[in-house]
Amino acid sequence: MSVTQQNKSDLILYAALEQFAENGFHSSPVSQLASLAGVGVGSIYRYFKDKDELIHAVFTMVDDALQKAITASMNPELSGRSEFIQLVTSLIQYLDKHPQEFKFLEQYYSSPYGADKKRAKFLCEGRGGSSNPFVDLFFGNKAKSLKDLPLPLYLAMTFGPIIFLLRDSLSGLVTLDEALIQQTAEASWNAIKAEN
Amino acid sequence: MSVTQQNKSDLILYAALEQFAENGFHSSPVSQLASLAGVGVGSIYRYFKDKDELIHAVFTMVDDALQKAITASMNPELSGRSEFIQLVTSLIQYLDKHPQEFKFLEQYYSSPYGADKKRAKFLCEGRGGSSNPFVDLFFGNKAKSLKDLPLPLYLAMTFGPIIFLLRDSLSGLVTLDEALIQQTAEASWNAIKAEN
Amino acid sequence: MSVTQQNKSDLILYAALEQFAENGFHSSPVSQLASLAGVGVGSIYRYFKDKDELIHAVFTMVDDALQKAITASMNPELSGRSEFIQLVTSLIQYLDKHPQEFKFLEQYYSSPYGADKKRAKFLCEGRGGSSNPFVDLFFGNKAKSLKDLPLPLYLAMTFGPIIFLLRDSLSGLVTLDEALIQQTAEASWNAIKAEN
Amino acid sequence: MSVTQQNKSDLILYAALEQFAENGFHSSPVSQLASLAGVGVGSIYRYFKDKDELIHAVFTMVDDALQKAITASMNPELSGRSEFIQLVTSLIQYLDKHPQEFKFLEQYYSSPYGADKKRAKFLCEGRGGSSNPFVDLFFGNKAKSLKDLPLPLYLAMTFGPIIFLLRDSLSGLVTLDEALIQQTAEASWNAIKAEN
DNA sequence: AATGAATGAGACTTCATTCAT
DNA sequence: TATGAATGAAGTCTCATTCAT
Repeated sequence: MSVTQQNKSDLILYAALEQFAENGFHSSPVSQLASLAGVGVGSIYRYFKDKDELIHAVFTMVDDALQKAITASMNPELSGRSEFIQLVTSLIQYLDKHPQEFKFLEQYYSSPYGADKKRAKFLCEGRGGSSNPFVDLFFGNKAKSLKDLPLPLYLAMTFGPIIFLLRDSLSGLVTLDEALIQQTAEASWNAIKAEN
Repeated sequence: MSVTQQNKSDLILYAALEQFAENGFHSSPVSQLASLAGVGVGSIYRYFKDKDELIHAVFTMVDDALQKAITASMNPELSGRSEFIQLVTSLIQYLDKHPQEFKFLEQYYSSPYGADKKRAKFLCEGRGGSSNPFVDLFFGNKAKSLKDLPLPLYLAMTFGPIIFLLRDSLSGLVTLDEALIQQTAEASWNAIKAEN
Repeated sequence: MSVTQQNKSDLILYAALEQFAENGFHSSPVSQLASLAGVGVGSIYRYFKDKDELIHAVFTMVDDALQKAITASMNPELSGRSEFIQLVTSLIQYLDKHPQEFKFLEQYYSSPYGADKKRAKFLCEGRGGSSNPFVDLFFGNKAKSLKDLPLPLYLAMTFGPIIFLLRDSLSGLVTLDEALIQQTAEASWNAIKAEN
Repeated sequence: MSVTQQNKSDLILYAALEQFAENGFHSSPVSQLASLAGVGVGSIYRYFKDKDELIHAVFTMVDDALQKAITASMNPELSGRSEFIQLVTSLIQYLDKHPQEFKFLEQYYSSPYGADKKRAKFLCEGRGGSSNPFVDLFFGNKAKSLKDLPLPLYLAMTFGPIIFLLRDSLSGLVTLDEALIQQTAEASWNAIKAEN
């Protein structure tokens, strides 16, 4: 029950996330994951069939947390523009504050492991059939304030810049302060909003 | 003399590009590169000090070709908006027609190999000190039609969506026809153009 | 529990000593050491960082045993001459009975591996700062029966002939029986003793 | 005829001697020998069947030069003691001035390559059946000033200390000045001379 | 005769996975 | 249930040797 008495499986997942994010899948020997998690190598294979399954499990954990964070920041009472800016802002902030999660996702999606998940992308078409806040916004009632574009373009204009900026932030090329985040969200909105 | 009688070094580079793009650096044993290139393993080490140097050499080859393609599509007589759309269009088209190059670059930049090149990003700050067409546009005379934003944001709004869409195109989620490309370029422009 | 159930690390060390002595460092592939030791290749790397470390470990093992053998043969009650002859005799006998150790040491000292240990030479300046029986004899109270010579010359006149003879013995050119050993020890003593 | 127009075979031999002495047989790739010699790799194989044959050829060259140097320093008119000291002195001086030759010989004799030549030792039983100055001295007319010892012991007391000191000299542990050489030669003589 | 590009056997080393304890 | 010693397949790289030019 206590913090130190976590599920052994969770200990492994957190250790794996850290290692994978810092060193990449291929530079993270299972033995290293084990010692970082404070468990024996063999134990990893009790909870996960093999290294691949562990990688997918880390993805599921990270993705769930991200979905939850975004969903939590929804506010149905806001206007389309405000809600969009709010969602973008919280997504950027969450990932900027959780660089390991971001690095892991980047690596996962650009590797053979993420091939299957390509359709699901960062936030779109969340697992379990539940739609996601962004897609709701693009096609819900508030969509009348948007230009009529294909979904992939909405997604590209929304997530593309975010990912790009987060990479720069990780590299230390840019600091994602509130002003910049605000500018980013507004620019994205301008890209997809209906002409007035 | 014949077309098939290329430089052995080039044979290796092309084979490596193909393998790396399809399988990733870590799933492309040197022995496999060699047999795809139709040369002996040892020959690869005649031309490249080690696998790392080969990877960097492939990058240089791919990056040079990309730079050339973009530069060739410049047209100084166009207005800011038209030039921007033209540049974005040719970048998308080039990378969509050269998926191996795109996959390679994605992988390269998100790996330790590309760490040094982070600053230089896809097109920005091209090697050799020569500035690049996009940066010229963001800060040249035509920049008065743009909102005043920090460079990283210009770059994010321009390249972020492109990269995102190209990934979707590779996954077969979207077809980058002329209409979609035009919509993309215009949306990006709207994101960064000065309010009228 | 049984005698054959030694430390796996020792199994490897003994196998390595044998191979190195017979075939030399460069003609003893790790795979061969492994199969001679009856372990998997990977196991060697569990106990030793790399082949170099294994080589140094074999040296330490061999050198320790040699030091112990010589020290055990000391007898402080003997006169200078008698003690010298006793030490030389036991050194020759030990190395003649342990040809693999001798071959290993020869090879080790004349290779880059032994470069650091050059100063320490066969017996001189034993590790751990403790002086060695020979040096004690050259400079202790009994030294008055010796000519006044620089240390390197004492060492050369003592160990040089021993090494030379041991090589001949290994080659089968000579048999190191008691008589020859006695003659050798006396000749060495005559080389360094004070004129009467 | 000119110095630069040497036999190509000699160019290779000298380059090989240098490389082997400095880096050892196993760290001297044939390609490196070739470039040091200023010839193509293939040329080495015109003059020497393979690397082993080259190594043996270098030995022959070095050994011949050494024999010649010693023989040249003979002086039949000297007394036994004086001649011995003269021979030892010139041997030490020659090898101390030719460290590459010494290093090569050390390496050669302590490797599988020198296994066959074990009988011939440094100077003893020179090739071609010609006896050598030291052996002549040990068993010729002047031998009456010597104790009656087996040949291997004469050799051991003569060459053992020399080799030992030369190693120390190479390591920089000792400087072989005239005084030390004289002391060495005299000590060796005392080891084998007849009791007076 | 001379060259050096090309080759591939073989060396060292890593690491995912198993299994006896 | 948990462990970690043991394994060997597979990867990177070197270098002696060949052979077409």
